[in-house]
Amino acid sequence: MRKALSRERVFAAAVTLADEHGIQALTMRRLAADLGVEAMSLYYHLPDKETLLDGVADTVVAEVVAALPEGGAAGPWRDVLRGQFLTARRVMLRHPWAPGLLGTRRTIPASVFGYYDRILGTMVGAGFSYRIAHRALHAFGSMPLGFAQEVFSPAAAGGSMDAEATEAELEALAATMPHLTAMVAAEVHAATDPTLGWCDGQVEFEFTLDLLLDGLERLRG
Amino acid sequence: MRKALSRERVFAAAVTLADEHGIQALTMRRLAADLGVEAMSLYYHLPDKETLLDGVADTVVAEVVAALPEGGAAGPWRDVLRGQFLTARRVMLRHPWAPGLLGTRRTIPASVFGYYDRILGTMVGAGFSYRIAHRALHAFGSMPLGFAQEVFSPAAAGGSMDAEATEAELEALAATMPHLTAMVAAEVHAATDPTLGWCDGQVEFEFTLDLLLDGLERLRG
DNA sequence: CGGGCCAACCTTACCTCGTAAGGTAACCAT
DNA sequence: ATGGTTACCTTACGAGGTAAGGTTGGCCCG
Repeated sequence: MRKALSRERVFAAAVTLADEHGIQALTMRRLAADLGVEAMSLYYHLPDKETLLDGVADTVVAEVVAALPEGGAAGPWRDVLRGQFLTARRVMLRHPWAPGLLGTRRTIPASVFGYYDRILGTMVGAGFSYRIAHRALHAFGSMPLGFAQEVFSPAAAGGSMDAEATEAELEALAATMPHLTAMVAAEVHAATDPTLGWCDGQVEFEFTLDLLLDGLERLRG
Repeated sequence: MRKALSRERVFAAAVTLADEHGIQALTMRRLAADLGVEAMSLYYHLPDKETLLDGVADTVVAEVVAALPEGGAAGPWRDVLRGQFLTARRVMLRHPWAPGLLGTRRTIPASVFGYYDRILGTMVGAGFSYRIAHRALHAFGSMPLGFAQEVFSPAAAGGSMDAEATEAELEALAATMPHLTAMVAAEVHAATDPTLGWCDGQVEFEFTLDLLLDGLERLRG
């Protein structure tokens, strides 16, 4: 008799399946077969396939966060940040289907907040204001994770992302991610566009754009 | 009697459908119904749904390119480029499902090359080398279009993207996009990683990363 | 110790969707 | 008229998600 199923085991098997045969091979029947089980048995552990995909996305990002080097002040912020992103990319390259998956999630996977918190911690530790660090997060957002939820409202994809759910979620996560919660506290008054929550997509977009344009200007010639 | 179908009319109807009811509502039957036709009739004009989605993606990017302000030397390169990206973003915001779609294409839509050519034209006109302009393209790649094919190899998603097809395609497009072809000609010798074609994903990634880090460094304090 | 209970998994079946195979009506040229 | 072509339709199948309800083994409680 084999080990009993669990959400985590299902998610892990799904990641393996997608790694080996592509995300399109990830069907309920096939995943169940890989686990030595019938398709409907999965529904005891998850309500539907969307939830499975949410869990898979979260699992991958959690793997990224776990691989991140320790945030201890080990050198100048630039090198630390650089190392974090290169590590994140290395992990993501093991799952080439992941950016596409991330892009289809209607709600931001929980472990992404942990990822953000690590980056934020590095930046505020280096003296960046929450304002700048916040925008930097958006600028870096689509880089190693490779998804563009920063550019477009999560709500645009059909998700709710209402203030109530976000607030409850953040409250629960507050203990484990001090930087993120501090940033939200510092930034939340400055909301200008309610449809995007407290982030103004247009402003973030132009910030990143100008950051890149400034950098290029200096390289010209 | 209504107007006869055509690829273009099908693509346009698909875009409208996705705009109004979300990309998940874009099924062959429903699209056909919107066109006053049976589902299988669509297969006279396209071989399969993947081709439909390819066409839809291409249609959207073509809309972006069409909206781009004229490339006539109308001011400093920075303002021109900035205007181009902001315009692109404005169009993309009309189709919130498009970045996700772009991300699932295994082959880069043809009109993306036109988009790149416009950006390139602005940059080389401003004195940028092809080397820098090339990397800038990658850096900007996921910005308004919101897809991350720069970060990961197109081949990783399952596509072929072999040199033969690319060469033929580029040859056909050479006439209409001079800057792109010139850049390819200038850059193609420097190929280091054959699996990514003539682009080295790691190098591009670090270029963008350092561009952002440099910019942030200057904003600190 | 026996009966109830519940967690974990299975069986069956339905519906949606993509699409293969082949049909049909209008039109056109010989 | 006749054969061919174009553009669309009918039928049907198989894959995939999942609703409804069944089965089984272990555990608790009296």
